[in-house]
Amino acid sequence: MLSNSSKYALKAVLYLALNSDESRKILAKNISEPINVPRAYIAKLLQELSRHNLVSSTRGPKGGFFLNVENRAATLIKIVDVIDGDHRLRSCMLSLKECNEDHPCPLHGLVGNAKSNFIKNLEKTTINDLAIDLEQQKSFLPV
Amino acid sequence: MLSNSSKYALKAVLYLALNSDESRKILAKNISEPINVPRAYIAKLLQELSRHNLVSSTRGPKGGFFLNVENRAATLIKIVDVIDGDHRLRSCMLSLKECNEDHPCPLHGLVGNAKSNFIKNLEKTTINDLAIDLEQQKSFLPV
DNA sequence: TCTTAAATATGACATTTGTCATAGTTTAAG
DNA sequence: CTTAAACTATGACAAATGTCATATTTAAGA
Repeated sequence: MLSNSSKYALKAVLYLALNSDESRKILAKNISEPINVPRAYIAKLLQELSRHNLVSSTRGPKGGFFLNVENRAATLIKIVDVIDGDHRLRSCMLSLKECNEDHPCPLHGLVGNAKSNFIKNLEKTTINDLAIDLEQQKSFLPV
Repeated sequence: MLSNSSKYALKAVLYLALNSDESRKILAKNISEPINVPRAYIAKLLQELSRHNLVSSTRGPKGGFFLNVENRAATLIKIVDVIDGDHRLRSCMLSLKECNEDHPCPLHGLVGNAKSNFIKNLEKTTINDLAIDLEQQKSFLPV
């Protein structure tokens, strides 16, 4: 449903949401360890997100990654679409070209509206929303 | 969520459910075309299913693949588990080790019980159930 | 201005998944 | 009992995904 890469990306962004701001930038190598993702790999993903303005960064001494207000207001779906493309998440359970409510594939009913609900949630939930949940211990990230 | 392989396997088994029985066996190469999956690839998947008694086969002249009564009563989850293993489908949205209702990952709420419902449906729906849907045109398989 | 610390770009490498071909084995039929 | 038709086993190859290393660019501070 989600690739490993977008899972990693989401974890990294959430970590930044909790621990960074413009005056508290974080090095790629210092994100890698707490979210348990290889250093060079998470760097690559963050670069991709940075190119799409989903995370902020500055280079040079005192540089690093962080989330600004705009980044925090972005919805989760943007991260997934940048990393996975928009097809993976939305294709039918049997990858049929023509599968919809009126012309469902055999598995369609088994999934019900579960999947479209999930996508809608990704579309309306922001990074900030999830960060608040984490801060209030309504959800948990570690290992 | 499901690998390509298990999608193919499901399509092949459904095709057999609709078009085969002990006296109407079907050659691997004659399954390949209607479900639009490469011949040698579907053969390999059917062999795996055959080894696990999820499809029936006989070799030699007049041989081929077919579904017996027992095969038709098997639930969908068995096919998915044989092809994908049992981890892929059941792992958490962020692949966290410890993620459950009491200790949810940040995405847990976005999926809700959608996923567990889907799995339950796979566990209780049989090949035969889906075949009936198809025959009654409640669902559709082709391209 | 020079040095150094950091992101960035690029691309090599590994692993997994998906695809295909070949040779071997079984069995019905004559 | 021979032949040929089919599945079966094995493994090679390709593509996608995931992992890592190196060289380049940028910017802060002395």
